Amino acid sequence: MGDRLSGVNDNVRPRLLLIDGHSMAFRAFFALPADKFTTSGGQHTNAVHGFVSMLANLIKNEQPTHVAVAFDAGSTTFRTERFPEYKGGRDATPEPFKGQVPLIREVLDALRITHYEREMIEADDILATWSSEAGSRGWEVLVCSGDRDSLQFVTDTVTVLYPVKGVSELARMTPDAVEAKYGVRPERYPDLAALVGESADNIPGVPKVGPKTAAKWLTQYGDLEGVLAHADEITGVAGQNLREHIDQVRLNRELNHLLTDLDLPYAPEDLEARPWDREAMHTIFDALQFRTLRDRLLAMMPAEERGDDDVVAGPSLELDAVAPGGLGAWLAARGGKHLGLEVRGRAVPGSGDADLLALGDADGHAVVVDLTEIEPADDAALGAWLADEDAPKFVHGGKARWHELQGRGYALRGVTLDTELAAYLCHPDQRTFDLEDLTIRSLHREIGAASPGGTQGSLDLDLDGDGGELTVLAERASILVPLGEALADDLADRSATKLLELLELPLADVLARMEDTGIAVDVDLLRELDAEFGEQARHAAEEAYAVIGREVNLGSPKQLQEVLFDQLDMPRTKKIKTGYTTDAAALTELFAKTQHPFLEHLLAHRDVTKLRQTVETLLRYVGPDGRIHTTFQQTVAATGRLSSADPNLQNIPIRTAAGRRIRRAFVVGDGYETLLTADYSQIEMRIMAHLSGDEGLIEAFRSGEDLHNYVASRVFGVATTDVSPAQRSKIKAMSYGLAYGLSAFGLSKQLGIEVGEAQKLMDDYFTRFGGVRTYLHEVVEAARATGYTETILGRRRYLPDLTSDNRQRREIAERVALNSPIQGSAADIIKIAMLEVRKELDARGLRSRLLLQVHDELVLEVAPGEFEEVEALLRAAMGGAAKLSVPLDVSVGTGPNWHDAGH
DNA sequence: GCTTAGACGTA
DNA sequence: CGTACGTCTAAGCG
Repeated sequence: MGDRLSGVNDNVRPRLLLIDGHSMAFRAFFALPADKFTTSGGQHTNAVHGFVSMLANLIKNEQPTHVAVAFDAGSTTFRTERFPEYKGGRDATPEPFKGQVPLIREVLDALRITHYEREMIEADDILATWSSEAGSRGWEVLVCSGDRDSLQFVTDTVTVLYPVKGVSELARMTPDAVEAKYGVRPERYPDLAALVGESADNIPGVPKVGPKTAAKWLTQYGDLEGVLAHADEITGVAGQNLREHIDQVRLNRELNHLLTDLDLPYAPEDLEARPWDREAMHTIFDALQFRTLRDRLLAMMPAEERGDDDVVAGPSLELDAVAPGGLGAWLAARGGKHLGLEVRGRAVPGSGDADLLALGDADGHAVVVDLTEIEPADDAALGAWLADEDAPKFVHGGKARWHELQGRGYALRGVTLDTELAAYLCHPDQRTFDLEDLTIRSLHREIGAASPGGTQGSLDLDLDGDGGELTVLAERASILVPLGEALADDLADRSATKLLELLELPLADVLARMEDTGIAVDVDLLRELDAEFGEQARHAAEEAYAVIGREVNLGSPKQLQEVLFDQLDMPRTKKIKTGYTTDAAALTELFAKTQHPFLEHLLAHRDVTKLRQTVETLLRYVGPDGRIHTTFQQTVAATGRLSSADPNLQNIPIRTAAGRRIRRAFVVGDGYETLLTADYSQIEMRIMAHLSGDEGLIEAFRSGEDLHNYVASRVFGVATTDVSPAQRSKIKAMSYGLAYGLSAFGLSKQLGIEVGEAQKLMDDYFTRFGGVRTYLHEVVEAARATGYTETILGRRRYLPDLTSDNRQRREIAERVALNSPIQGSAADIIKIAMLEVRKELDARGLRSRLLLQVHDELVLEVAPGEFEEVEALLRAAMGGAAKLSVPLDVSVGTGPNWHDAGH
């Protein structure tokens, strides 16, 4: 443990840092823009950020041996009781500030810094007491406070750090500095303040007496008592005012006297700085989304402290020099035990490549292989090991490794643990799962720190000529073994082991193959569409310009706002950060009100440029094989869904006729007969029926009737044959909204009806399908109790905000809690189905293959002559993926392109 | 060159 | 004041 944070070294004079928590946090709050410091969940963090940043600077620059923070406990204190106007007239604490103080306390806890507050007492009194106690021990004391009253306890050994500008610049208030600024010694400062008053605390001073006059008097008569004793001698208006305000001045002096004799539960010795709690730091900084600040603090920790006291030092890394041809022996020596596998390369589906590969074992032995100049014997040994289902491997992001190795001609099998997938299952809401971060979090170790010889120093010999990349890669491979074991424990604690081993891990392989296969596109058709949409966009733009008499950038919301609300002075739409929205819903409403032709052209332009943009993005991604290879992201969606990126093939238009033309460009590839799509109909409603056990809803699905018709007939009390289209669509909107936590307000907005009518619709709905309401309530309450929701496969999502004091955050969490089990269970089911489809296709030796997954839909490419068998196995796999209390209905379509294969 | 906001496509 | 995503452009930052 380093001296800095280890507390008293007998030879070193203790240095105590004391901080007025509220006053500094409040300064930070006003110094930093609230909108720039907000988590994705909407929690303001500007005060926390400013405070912690200041704290980090202080610790770094001042190197205190002891640290403590005092907070104000509430608005009533012994001072307000004595003088009710004290600190009166202040504006209410701003809403965005509240709630940040508990977060600051959490950070302090993680840093193991003592913080204290007491009813009726102000932070300054606590600091004054500690300061006085420490001063009497001969310690050096630094007091960080934005309250000028603290200047009274400045001495030769007690310095006040007073914020000048924000919280980044602190003035060192020594006795000389106080005298230079106020003209009196620190011990006389409260006398001066009593005369001058303090507007911030609503303490009136003597009129016409400012710091200069007060200092002059105090110098002349010694102290406040002297001044008051000679009040009669002072001439002029100021003297007259003083005589009239003597009582107020005495009261002021009484109020600004800070207590130094409190009986506190912590003596200065108890405030010794302690090693930080890394785990807690990660937790709170993750929640606050402070990445840089966390890194800054971590960097400040002495190297010896890196591992904390409860952490065993990691085994040193031994990079084995394996002679050409010796890789097989190296592997054999590992005796079939699991190894960490890392690869360097490009993980691009369909055109990946790998140049370096590293293997690491549990004993800290590692080997790095240059794949570009590998010996045939090593190549064979490595290829066999990689492809061996029974040679266990730990990887991080195995699907990407699969693509890299595939590009070099290696098959990858036998992955028994993927640290990225494991971490995702443990923390599905986390945005990234960098190996470096996981290592710090789970093992309290840092990659790069344990390299042989230490790669930290700039003087290291770069023997491999690779900037240390080889050793880092070897270290990454090595760390996978202990990291994998740690995560396996974590998974077991969360009952997620099977989810990894039986679902996500095998699915990664299925996805890798789908990505590698890609989907064929008709490039000529895409180019045609590009040109056509481009022409239509030009036309719409010209028409729009003609209407307003000038050319603006129709793609700029800012410029559009000028046109709509300044130039054309249209009714204002919904407020957004930058003014008023120009989104499609608002523009459509504006058009209904104004019939202004500009809006028509603008909307047409929007539609067609969006389509064109989609087409152009697709064209950019067509590979040399004439196919588009998306990447399915398996660790992104917190509910357990997949997402698709580079390009996103899960948001190809389907709702409009023009949009559907794009789907025609996704075609069956050479050597295949047709595309086949299969989708689950109303899977989320079926899951809702199953999970809620609502008899009415279950019967609706078993009846074989059209779901929305059936539900509408029950809600409106008419025969299924008499349900009007309007009734059906209302019910449809209501049913789908339920799973999202839709409110009567939201429903009314969507249907364009009164809130009262929407409320009645909801009431009628729940009269008939009460089990649904009960279920939705229970889901939220259960999640509040356990801290997480669960899908049918036990996939969890943690929702700490369910118990938040912040209503908005809490309500968002409640809607998430409603939706996650439903959306997540649907994701579970289709994932099971994909595994089954793949298994059956392989088992039967069929050439047909999975291409895409779009949440409730699978797209396959069917080889000649296999259609009937594939359709049957697909229906069986999808329909049998889960045993629910309602049937899983699958509808299948086929055709030469995605549009025609759809339904 | 980077990030953010607004907009909009899908389930 | 309905969930889950990805990606484009414009605009502001350095």
